[in-house]
Amino acid sequence: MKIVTYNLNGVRARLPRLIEYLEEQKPDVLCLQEIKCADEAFPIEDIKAAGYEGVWHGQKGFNGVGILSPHGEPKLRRMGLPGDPDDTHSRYIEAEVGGVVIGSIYLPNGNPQPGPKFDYKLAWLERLREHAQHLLDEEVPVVLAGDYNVIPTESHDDVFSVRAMAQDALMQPESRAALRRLIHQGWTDAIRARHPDGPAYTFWDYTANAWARDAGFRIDHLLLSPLAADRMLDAGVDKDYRGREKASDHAPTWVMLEDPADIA
DNA sequence: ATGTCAGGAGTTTCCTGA
Repeated sequence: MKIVTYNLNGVRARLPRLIEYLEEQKPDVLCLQEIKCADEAFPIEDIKAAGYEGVWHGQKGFNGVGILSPHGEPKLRRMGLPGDPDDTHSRYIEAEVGGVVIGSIYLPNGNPQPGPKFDYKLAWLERLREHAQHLLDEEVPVVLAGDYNVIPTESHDDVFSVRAMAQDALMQPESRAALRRLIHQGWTDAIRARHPDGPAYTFWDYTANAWARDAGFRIDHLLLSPLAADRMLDAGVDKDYRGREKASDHAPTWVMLEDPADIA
């Protein structure tokens, strides 16, 4: 069961890349972020033509998340993260596929910091931690997959240059501490569990020739609950998709779980 | 440090967000 997270940076602009990915990699679950369209503009017919169904939570112009699967429509559990009724951003959707609870996350970027956007990011991380605890309490397999917009460590394996990113919201000590508090509830960072050493970048900026210089960092994560972690077979980054024509600035990042009985 | 995308408004080019 291949579960993927892919920040598309615009589902309509990236439709050829998305369909190509579905056809080439045949993921069992694809979590999308930054679809950047209203609900009614989501290209579900093209996705259905490729053999997938989906649930999504869009927003005109910005943000927007979704979950796709070829094993029937994901069973929607919730749209939006609890804890702030005034939060209008579409950044969280949760559904079940084949007995696995899937969360698709687009965490706030938080730049510039300090400022209200950074405060919103930290508050969102805290809300995510509270919701994640409830998911752990269910004692079911859960995968929280998405663009966390947090670089977990200052290791060169996670970031090309600590100095270049020192003022960025993605690498502030408060951001990293909040992600650690979440993980320490009992989640497994799939990429680092499978690849303890070595660069595992998932994002390369469009500017400053970042892709050619391999000036990337690791911000797309798959956190596994204990019952999901027990089933992990492999994890990785489909890096070559970042180098294709009209690519997103993120690469698809994935985990392979041992199949449950009810998915062929 | 540098400087590229996507989408929206609303009219052909600038704004925001990343």
